[in-house]
Amino acid sequence: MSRVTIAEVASAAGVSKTAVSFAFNSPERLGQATLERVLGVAQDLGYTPHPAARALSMRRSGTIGVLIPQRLSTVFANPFLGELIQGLGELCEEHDLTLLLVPPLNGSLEGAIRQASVDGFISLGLSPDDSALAVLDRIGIPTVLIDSEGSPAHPAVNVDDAGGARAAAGHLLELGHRQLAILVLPPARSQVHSTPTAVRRLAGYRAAITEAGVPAPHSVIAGISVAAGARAFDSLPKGKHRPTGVLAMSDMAAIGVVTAAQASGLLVPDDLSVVGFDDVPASAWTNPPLTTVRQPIVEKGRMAARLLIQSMKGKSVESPAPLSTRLIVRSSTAPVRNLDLRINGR
Amino acid sequence: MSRVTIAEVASAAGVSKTAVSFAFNSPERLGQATLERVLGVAQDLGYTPHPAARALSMRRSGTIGVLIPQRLSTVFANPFLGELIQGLGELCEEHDLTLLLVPPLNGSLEGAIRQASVDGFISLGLSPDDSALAVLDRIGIPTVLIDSEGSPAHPAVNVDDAGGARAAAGHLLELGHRQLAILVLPPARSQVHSTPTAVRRLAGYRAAITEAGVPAPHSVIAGISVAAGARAFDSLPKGKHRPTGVLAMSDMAAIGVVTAAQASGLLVPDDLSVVGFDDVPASAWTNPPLTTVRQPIVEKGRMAARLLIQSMKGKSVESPAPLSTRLIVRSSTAPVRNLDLRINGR
DNA sequence: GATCGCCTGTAAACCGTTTTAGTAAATCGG
DNA sequence: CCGATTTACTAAAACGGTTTACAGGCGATC
Repeated sequence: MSRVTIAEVASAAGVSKTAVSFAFNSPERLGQATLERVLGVAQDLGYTPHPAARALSMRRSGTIGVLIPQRLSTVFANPFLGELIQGLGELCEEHDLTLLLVPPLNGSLEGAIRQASVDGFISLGLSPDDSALAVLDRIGIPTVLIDSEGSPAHPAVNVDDAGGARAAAGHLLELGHRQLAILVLPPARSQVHSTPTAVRRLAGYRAAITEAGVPAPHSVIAGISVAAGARAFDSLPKGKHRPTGVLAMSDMAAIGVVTAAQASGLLVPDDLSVVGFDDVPASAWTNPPLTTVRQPIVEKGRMAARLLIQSMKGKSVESPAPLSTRLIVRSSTAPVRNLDLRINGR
Repeated sequence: MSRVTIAEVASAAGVSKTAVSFAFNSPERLGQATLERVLGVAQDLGYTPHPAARALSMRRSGTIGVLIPQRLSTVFANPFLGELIQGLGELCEEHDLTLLLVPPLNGSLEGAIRQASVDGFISLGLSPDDSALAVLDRIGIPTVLIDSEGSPAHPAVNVDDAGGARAAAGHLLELGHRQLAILVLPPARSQVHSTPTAVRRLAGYRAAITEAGVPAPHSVIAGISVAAGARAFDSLPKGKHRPTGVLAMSDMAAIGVVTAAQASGLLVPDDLSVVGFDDVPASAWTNPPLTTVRQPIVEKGRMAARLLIQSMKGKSVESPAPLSTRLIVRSSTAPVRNLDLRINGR
């Protein structure tokens, strides 16, 4: 019933535990004959080293943790995380690492961190003042941040959120839109602070809009799911103050407003222009294909994993320059149509 | 530099290691005064129990492993896994478990299994004769299979693949299609065997087609990515023997076919009908929205996790009845148009 | 022929927890 | 006031590996 231990193999083969350990980890330290005998006995008994024991003894577990600030049951509704993991996965494969997903355990990310037996952490979208970061510091475990403010202690991988947002807003403004709405990302964990990403994107949108001398946009918080985007559309002003363009901070939310708008009888992009953020693959197949800001998600994952692995080897690493973003114009945006709306602008 | 151990806390607080352990795990066994003192000292020192040591001692790690037969860098290209994890995640949250992703380590799933410190495994799409299953048996770790043949040893969660496939093929046949193509799922790991899922779906397609007395379909292997689907379309016969209907075993492959067909000047569904499998959320937003077979992916994950957790508690569990599948007719399928093709049928 | 070094193999310490078995003091019933 | 519980705490033994330090045998070297 219980699993086979190294001691049982040792006694069955008539050698010491050390010999068995050597057989697997330093075969060259054993004679040909004993090596084969030990390996044979181990095989017959179905011996497998206990991973926790091994991790304790070797001070390394062979896994890296991904700190997720949201619940597992919702976070994968956005393809973002899946794509990021593709990037992380590439490096993990190279280095024989597995990936542990660490979401909050009954609301507490700190508790989850303690429980996780990992050699390093990659954290997603944490505010710089999140208490989880303090815990990571205490433990002194290598950590790389994604979509956060970097600090001397922890390198951070970021993209040019503000620039991308500015380009998105600029695009709508060029098309003549004057009444805009912004779909803001919800705060990640604490109710009080938005994620650094949301802050930067919002700043980009706002900067472009105020520079153009256009009235302040209507903004509404929307989760990263399609359903949340649809709800956000429903809560937008109707009639005279109806926005003609919406800037969403995620593609999923953008798709939600597109479908909700279509369901309410509006045409996209004729009656309403929508631009997303991220450029997840699905954005290219939607109806209409989505205009959005591309960020290199997979590359972001690769880079974070690369830095973390460096850091786990003891080397000190710096935050790299933000990766660049780019506006991808597809078919969910068009020149503003309704003339009487346009004359309200300047 | 190094992390704080229980012994350091004990000596700093002037008590035994046992007392410190009690302070955290059985506070009622300590006097009020010492409890507070120990907790205070631990807090000051920033003590956190070593997860591997804890796992070794308690014989439980608080994580469950997801055995993935493909590389991490590609498997998330299909939303299937993300959705499944949503279901698993719900149960994990309830039971304070984290999720370890276990892909093959340099080609070997067996090696990855050994390295993983988990309390149970959920395995995806393994053939009944995969050697990884043998390893799981040796270790004697609770395991639940998804999309595999169940065995007395391991319960399996499945859906009615054959029925769904039959419905999909029947739908195309009813629409008058007589020249069909099938996009087969690639084998998961070994080059020789297909996954049980692929086998069952293929059987369903074939049964419906031969019962209708229609010529055998052209079949081509296509990965689960959009790009693979597009390549598959390109390899289909052109001209006179061009299929008018395609049965894909995944939505991503179906989307690939649709986009490739559109790029080559064909109209979907007018010139080509396409039906997918899975009904991932994105299928509803594509252009055109995809006709597909819905399987309850999230529920599949929930059920598998529920069974595994039962099994980890020592209860014995049975394979549940296959979950039902349902054809969702959207707009990627239409009656066959080209008359001169139809007269070749009977 | 003694010395050196290499080749095999082992005993014991160590990794950092939890848990079992037990002890001394305090409390209790009678 | 005495034996039986209860309370508060501890020493030591797991848990299952790896690693360090060392020992015996044997051929080569001088």
